[in-house]
Amino acid sequence: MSDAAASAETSLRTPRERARAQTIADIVRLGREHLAAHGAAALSLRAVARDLGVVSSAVYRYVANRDELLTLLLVDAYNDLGDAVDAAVNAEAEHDFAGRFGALGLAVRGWALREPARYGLLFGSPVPGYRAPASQTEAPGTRVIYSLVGILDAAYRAGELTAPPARAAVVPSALAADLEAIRAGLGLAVPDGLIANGVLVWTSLFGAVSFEVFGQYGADTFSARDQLFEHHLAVLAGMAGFQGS
Amino acid sequence: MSDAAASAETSLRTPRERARAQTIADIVRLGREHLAAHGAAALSLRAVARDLGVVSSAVYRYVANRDELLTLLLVDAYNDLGDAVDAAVNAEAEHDFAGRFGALGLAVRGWALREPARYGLLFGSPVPGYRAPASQTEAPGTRVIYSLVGILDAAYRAGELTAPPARAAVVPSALAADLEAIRAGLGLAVPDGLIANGVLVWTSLFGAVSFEVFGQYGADTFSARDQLFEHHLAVLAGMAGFQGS
DNA sequence: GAAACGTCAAGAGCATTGCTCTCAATTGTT
DNA sequence: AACAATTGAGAGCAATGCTCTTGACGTTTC
Repeated sequence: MSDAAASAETSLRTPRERARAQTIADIVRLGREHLAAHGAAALSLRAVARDLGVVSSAVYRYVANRDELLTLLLVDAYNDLGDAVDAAVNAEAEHDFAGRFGALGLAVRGWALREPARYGLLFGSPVPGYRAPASQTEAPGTRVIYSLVGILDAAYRAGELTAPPARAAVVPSALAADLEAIRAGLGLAVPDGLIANGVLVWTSLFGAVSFEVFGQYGADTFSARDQLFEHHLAVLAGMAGFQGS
Repeated sequence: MSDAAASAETSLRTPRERARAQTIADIVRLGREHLAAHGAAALSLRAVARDLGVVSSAVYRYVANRDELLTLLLVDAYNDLGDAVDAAVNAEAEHDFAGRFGALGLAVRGWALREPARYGLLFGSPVPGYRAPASQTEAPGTRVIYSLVGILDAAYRAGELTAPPARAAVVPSALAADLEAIRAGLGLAVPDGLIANGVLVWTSLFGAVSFEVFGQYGADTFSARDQLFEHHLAVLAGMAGFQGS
């Protein structure tokens, strides 16, 4: 897989490499379809092989094992979500920070409802026995939070974010150290209280989406789910520091 | 299983019924251990049978299939969580509504960190191919939200909950109809804006817990997770309408 | 051009799973 | 004691992940 990735970045010299990369791409595509149809835990290499028109053992030439296919699908899904979020955010005016924040939230929700199984793979219970290799998943897996942090930091620098009420701005020392490390690592200007609130905005956004995707609301408790989410986004914007229009 | 449940409630007359109930209890206990050890998707009736010291087909005398065992474990976990939450809430003074709210949040998080696999079964991605029967899971599955709603409603009636800022209090009509149905169904006094905020508090609480349990925070981004969660709880209390102390 | 090498798909095979069926033994009741 | 209900054992079917060997194919090199 690292070979394939490397050659994919260096333009696939030989026909063999091209054929191999194409086969791997087909496997990932079929795996994505099975994931969407039956969920992560039911992902079967044999079924992928059948759809590929090949005997089961043949796919092991291209993918070491089931876990590696899961990793490929994980990265694929993270990037798909990241692309959707980036596109939605960049469709808003560069200095309309509140607009960008709302677009990010709607993009996450829209993608999750469109791709519930892939969303579950990323943000649901971990697949038993599978441990995602950080080296491959960290970069794509942090795209959304980095985008959110970027929006909030830019808004703060533009003076459009007001500090949270005093109560929420008081941060105990050990937590303050964590936040300071984050601020230093990402070169942020945002103060502690707003970072801590931003983390809650982040987890709350995914909490609201997860409840909807995973069916935690009853079947018929909410019929106006779009409006409910828009309302939640407005409250979260206030929590992040944006002032109401 | 409905037979066993019925007889369990009516004091288990015959010795056969007692033996049967005991065997089912053992199966659930072993299933719980396997769940904690290997996750929901890896739950195996054969493995449970092995631990029970019995051939695989024998367990089908007590449990119709794997899905039914999952349902038993689901109900078991919901009730365990509900018991933990009730105990924590009732340990606070009856009229210390903010204290009860905080206790509820800490109880959920504590239980989730203690029982990550069972938490994942309840609030993670749905097990593929399994559909929880609402008739059995609805009552235990709503204990936490009903407890939360009860606290907020009591606090409101006591005048300790202040309405959210005007912006967040404006609720579009379709959503207002949903909220009205909830208010009528549960006999609540809380106004629309606060109910809508309460829903967000609910989802945000579980969003924060899920991020921690499912490892969405990096391995070493936050070392002071207790303090982070306490801070989040304080912000959520404000969102629910509690005034800062 | 032919030989050596690397790559690939097929098939058999092992251990695992959920679940069904039949048969024998045990147990409780009449 | 005889009967009937309940239970466990075992075989069996269709799947799964994964490994190994075998034979065929393509590419590179001499």
